[in-house]
Amino acid sequence: METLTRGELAQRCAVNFETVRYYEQQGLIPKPSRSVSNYRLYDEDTVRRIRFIKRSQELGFTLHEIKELLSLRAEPRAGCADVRERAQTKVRDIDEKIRTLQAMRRALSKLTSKCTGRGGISECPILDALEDDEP
Amino acid sequence: METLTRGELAQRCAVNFETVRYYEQQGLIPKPSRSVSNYRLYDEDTVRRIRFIKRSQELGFTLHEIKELLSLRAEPRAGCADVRERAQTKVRDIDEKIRTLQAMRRALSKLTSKCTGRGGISECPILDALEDDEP
DNA sequence: CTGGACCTTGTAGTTAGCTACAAGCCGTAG
DNA sequence: CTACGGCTTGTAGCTAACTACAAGGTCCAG
Repeated sequence: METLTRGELAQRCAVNFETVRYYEQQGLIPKPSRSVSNYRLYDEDTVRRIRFIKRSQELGFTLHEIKELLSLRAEPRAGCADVRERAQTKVRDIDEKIRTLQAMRRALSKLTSKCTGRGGISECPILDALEDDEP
Repeated sequence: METLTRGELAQRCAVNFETVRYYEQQGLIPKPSRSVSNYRLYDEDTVRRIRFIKRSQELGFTLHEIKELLSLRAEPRAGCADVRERAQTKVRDIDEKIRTLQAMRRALSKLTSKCTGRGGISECPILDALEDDEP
């Protein structure tokens, strides 16, 4: 089976060499097997996992939250109802993010369409679009 | 007209008192008017702006990017074509975020539906769902 | 007319998430 | 067999984004 060293893994995932070790320390990727000379040996699953982490970060999840997301799959021992519950909470979080992004998108599109015609941009659609929840 | 002090503003926006000053220093909110005793006096626009900043952060935008987003509306002097161009770039960024979130959402839903039936969770739909772009 | 809550500025400390050494071992091309 | 690139560990430093503190002025209830 094909394996990757730390440097190779880092390159495949477009992250810093040291970031890999940092994620290992933080428990975000499993401890890899080692070669006879104590080199870390990674597989494709870790490539996928690191990419997942990076993408999730771009979507505003913290490493702590990402760890939770990953734990949803990594605990077949956990009560099924519990995993289900936590996954549903995450789905709701994601839906909220999607809604807000869609509002932002609409606002920006409005702005660009306004811009097409002549005349300056006087109002602020982007702020307007995000008005809703308040105590 | 109704005005808010720094403490009141912070409370309305659910941010730390000092964060308001930090945002002012970073040019994310305009310098407010002052009372005779040199207290900062804010209006509703600033409440909206800070909420916008906080939401955008939750979606993975940095303060630098948020400043850019805000500048799209705040520069009627800028060439219309330029503003339009930058807004369109942001729209594409947002679309990408939405797509990734939708993939995550599908993966999590799949996981919860799997969980409904009996049997352990053996595969990893959440990682599977995010496989695509690679050099 | 005073005590406490709130404001001012300047500056220092904190947390998350990396990122970069240093000192030394491994592996292979020449 | 040695030079050099890549690996090991431990630890220190960095940036973004706050967050806290000190020393002092302001405002108002009692």
